[in-house]
Amino acid sequence: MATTETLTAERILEATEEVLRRHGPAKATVVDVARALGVSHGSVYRHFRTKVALREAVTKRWLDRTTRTLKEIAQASDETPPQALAHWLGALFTAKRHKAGDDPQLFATYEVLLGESSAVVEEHIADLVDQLVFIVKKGMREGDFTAVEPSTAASTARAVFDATNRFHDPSYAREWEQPGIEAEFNAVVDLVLRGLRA
Amino acid sequence: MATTETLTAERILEATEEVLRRHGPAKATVVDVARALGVSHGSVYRHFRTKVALREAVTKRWLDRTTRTLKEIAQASDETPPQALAHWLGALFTAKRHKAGDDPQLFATYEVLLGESSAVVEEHIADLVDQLVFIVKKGMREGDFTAVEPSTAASTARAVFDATNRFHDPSYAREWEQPGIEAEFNAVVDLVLRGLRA
DNA sequence: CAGATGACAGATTTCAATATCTGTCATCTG
DNA sequence: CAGATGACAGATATTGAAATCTGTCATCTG
Repeated sequence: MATTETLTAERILEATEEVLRRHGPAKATVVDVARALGVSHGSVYRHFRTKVALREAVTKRWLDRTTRTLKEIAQASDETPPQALAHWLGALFTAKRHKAGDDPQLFATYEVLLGESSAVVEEHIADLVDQLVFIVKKGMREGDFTAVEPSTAASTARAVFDATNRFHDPSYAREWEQPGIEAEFNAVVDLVLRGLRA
Repeated sequence: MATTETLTAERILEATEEVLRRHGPAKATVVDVARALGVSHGSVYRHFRTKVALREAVTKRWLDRTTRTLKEIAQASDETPPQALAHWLGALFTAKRHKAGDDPQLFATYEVLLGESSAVVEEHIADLVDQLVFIVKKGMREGDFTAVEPSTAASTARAVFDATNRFHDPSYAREWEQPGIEAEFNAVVDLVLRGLRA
């Protein structure tokens, strides 16, 4: 079980994910993580100041996986801004929906973690909204989108994010399984896109 | 404590609200309610089959108070549909925000109750969406709003409701206290209204 | 001497015994 | 006899003692 590799933050994070997957959020302890790595729990504390910090790091990693994929869509230049926006929102919804649907057990674990790590979640949201700002700005520059006072690209992007809340906030994950959800998602996206258009 | 009045469902509901206010959702028992009324708990069970049914009735009453006020706004004929829609959404937000802000303790209690009574909540949501359908239909009839295929008044109303989720779903109540929230609400309402306009 | 260890104090969780509650119903009472 | 009662069985919650965990740090080791 204990490898000879050096103990890195990365290896600890991987082991923590595994322990979370196995034991769930309530019973995953730092001692378990240390045991999984074949080291003493004191060694884990050399890399992460507290259990909370360790869990936050795991949560951040998990969220960043989604963020990275979306960034490519936001920055791709082969789509018009309205297309890119619809594409991006659809990709966000799909990504979240898969995370929730493919392994509900693990998703439930991360839901608990998300509830604990409000700062990490806020950063993640800020990150996503920034990507929206990028698309909205491009759309305004190219004349696809208009903003009426007192809207700015930032406030508009935030409004788009807020308006699609039900389709990316994990607390609605249960509703994402229901049949009509695709249509409801499309209706909101259409409404938003029409609202943005010049 | 025990009055001579007859024991009615209404009196039981009032007593239950009081017990919930005093003890909170976790510790409010049927025995407590009976005690508050000066009767045996068997008598309470004559009016409500189960504790769950009693709690659902209390929840429904609480939700219906909001619904009733909004219905007047939806059906008033002294406003154009866009005005009525903005008015209605604002009133919904304000009502919920006050419920949450004025007595956070009690609101937390009702949040628990809402989580328990999914059927009641669904009915309440259906009720609100119906009111939106009324406004949207009027707007389409009068030419203020357009719907492009495959939208219907129903799907559009639902989209409006979904898009404003963050401003009426109680799970976001904490965010309603933050400073920029009014502006964010207005940005979403503006976006939605622009999306609906012909 | 950088990095790992494990003993330790205080905080938190677990577990099993005990108490309370839910829902029913035979019995009572005005 | 309509409506209230309270004893009761099974389910759920509370409690407090024991076990485990978190975070620190003096000590050890390659």
